[in-house]
Amino acid sequence: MLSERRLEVLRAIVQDYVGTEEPVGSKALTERHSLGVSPATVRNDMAVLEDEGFIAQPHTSAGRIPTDKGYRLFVDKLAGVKPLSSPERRAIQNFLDGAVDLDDVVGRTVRLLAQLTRQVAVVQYPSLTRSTVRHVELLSLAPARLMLVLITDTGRVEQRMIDCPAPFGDTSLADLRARLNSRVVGRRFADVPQLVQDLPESFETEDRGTVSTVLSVLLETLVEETEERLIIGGTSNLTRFGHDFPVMIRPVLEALEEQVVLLKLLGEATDSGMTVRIGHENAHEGLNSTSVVAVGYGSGDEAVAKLGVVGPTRMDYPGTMGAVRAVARYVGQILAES
Amino acid sequence: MLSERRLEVLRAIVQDYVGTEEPVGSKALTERHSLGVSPATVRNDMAVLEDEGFIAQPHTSAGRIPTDKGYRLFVDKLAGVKPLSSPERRAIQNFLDGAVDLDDVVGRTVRLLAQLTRQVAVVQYPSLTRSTVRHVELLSLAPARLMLVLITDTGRVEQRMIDCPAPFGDTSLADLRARLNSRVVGRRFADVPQLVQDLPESFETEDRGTVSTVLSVLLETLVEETEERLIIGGTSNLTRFGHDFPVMIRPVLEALEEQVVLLKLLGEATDSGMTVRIGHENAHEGLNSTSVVAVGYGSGDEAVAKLGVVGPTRMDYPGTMGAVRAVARYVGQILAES
DNA sequence: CCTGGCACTCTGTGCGTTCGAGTGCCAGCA
DNA sequence: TGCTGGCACTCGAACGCACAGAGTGCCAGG
Repeated sequence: MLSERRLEVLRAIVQDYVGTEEPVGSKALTERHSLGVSPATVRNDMAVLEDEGFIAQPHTSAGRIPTDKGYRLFVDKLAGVKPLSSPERRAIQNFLDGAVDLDDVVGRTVRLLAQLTRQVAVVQYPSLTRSTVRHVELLSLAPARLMLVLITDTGRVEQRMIDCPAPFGDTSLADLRARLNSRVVGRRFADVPQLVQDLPESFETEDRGTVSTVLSVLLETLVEETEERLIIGGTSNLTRFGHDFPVMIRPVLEALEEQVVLLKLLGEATDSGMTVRIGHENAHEGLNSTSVVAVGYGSGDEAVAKLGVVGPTRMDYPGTMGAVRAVARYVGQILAES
Repeated sequence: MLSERRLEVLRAIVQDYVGTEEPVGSKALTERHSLGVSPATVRNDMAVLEDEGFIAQPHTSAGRIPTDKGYRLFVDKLAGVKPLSSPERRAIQNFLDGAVDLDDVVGRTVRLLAQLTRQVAVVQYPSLTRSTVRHVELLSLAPARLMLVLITDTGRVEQRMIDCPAPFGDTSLADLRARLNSRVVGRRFADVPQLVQDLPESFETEDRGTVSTVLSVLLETLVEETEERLIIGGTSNLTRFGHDFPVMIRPVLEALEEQVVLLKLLGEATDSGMTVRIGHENAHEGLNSTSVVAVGYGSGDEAVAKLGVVGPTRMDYPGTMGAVRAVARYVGQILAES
């Protein structure tokens, strides 16, 4: 196990490197932090830290920079989550309070998060499978054409067109609408399939085809949309990556364009609590020099989706984690109110 | 006016520069194009073209590169629109045909366009004000809470929550729904305000407040959403910008994040036909080194929205214009079918 | 176990040289 | 008048080289 002072040295290295973006040497360290020891001692400590793989030097005769493993130790043991200042908290609240609908909430959130952390923000739309049904609506657009509208407790709305096998009367429609709603309103989307399973049987033979069609579209929608939507923002912050940003930015931009990659990224985050993935801990190769800070958010106790930021491994972890957590909480509140 | 040969020289310069990304000299020009004259003659022509402001040299003793004005002349007089190859056409059709709803169509379009042109693609959602109403739905979520759902002929759906001043009976609701639809279905959104103006008067006093509220939310939605939505893709293609991409990418990414800027950009495009804005012709400063190729698309003859690409001024104009035009046509077809 | 001292190793930078692509200009020719 | 070959000139990119400075590892001494 590393001694107290060596951990302190690692912390100092991380802090300085994050601040200056330059390899940090033993002399500079003792000058900027009151460690109470001489540069020579720090050098010895550094040699140990390097042997253990927490820091590395880009070239001989250069200072040290933290490795992924070093950042990991820093995040796990050395750094807390920095709470936001109260002006920042107020700014968040003001910024989010004006939202008029779910799209707006999500849009504002992603902009806010990007601005607050000066990094790329990713926000997932509230998941369908974890939400509950607020209302199911069926509209008749033409004799044999229906529109299905699904409304969730988080305000999300999905719609689908349905071509019916046979014309469907207005009374049958009202009937189906009423029965559907009485069964599923207030229930979780995940439970819907079983809840509606036997519905067709209770209808007249001539209508059963249409009812089945409607139900299959409904179930399809649930499955399709489990493949969640998400939105990203603040990509211009990628230019803040550091001097080697021209090399780094390409794969990162490509990764960000693949929704699948991002969803997996957020999905890997544990359900509760904040997850930090550092550098090579990210499965996707293009993100090997980035860190991802993600957390779940939701209207109640349970997370309905996740949000987070993507930035260089050399990032201000305490500050970023603080901002991400705070934003997630406020968004949860907003969703609970609506 | 420039002689035929000088125009030919300009065309050759543009083509070579777009291909090689390097300033092109007189010798290389005569070797790669059969102009039938010697380098010395070409040099004289170049001097003239430079005097006229069509080309410039980055440094003395370097080759020439086209200026914005040079590209403008090239696009207006020298270049046609290059039709796509038939495999490309088939690819477009295959790619777009699988779309299930409007979101999907737009999403696929933006990916397709980015891939085809290898540039940043921008696609605007079909405008509300230019669309017609397919259906208006009112749902009662709670005694004094309604949801308004607007459906357009292009398949776009908008919804809004409404808090009523007083409880609103089911019969009143059905009544309002019916009257609303009978007045506005099939009409253009732009005409809706006048069409519903006198609706509250025909209701019982106790319901008038709610009816007015509903109408004001409806009108509000129309206004708000006139500020159109759009989606972008292919930002990783920005890394293809050229050797000075690290400098250029920042302002471009920032501009792309501002929906307002993009909307203005597309808005400037003339209603019919393709618009090309080159370099400094773009009002927004961050886009001074990019060109924008945009065109309207729609389900019928009339454009309901625009789409286009943003790329370096040094782009393959004929090819890009061909791809943009082709994609717009196919999207129009898809929308007309749905 | 810490410290000061010392030799060593690199990288980054500035400077001068060379090389070559490209130009402008001019005299000659059709 | 317009095109061509020739020629001197310019200037940026590439290369080599020396040097300063930051940082290291190691060692002997407290």
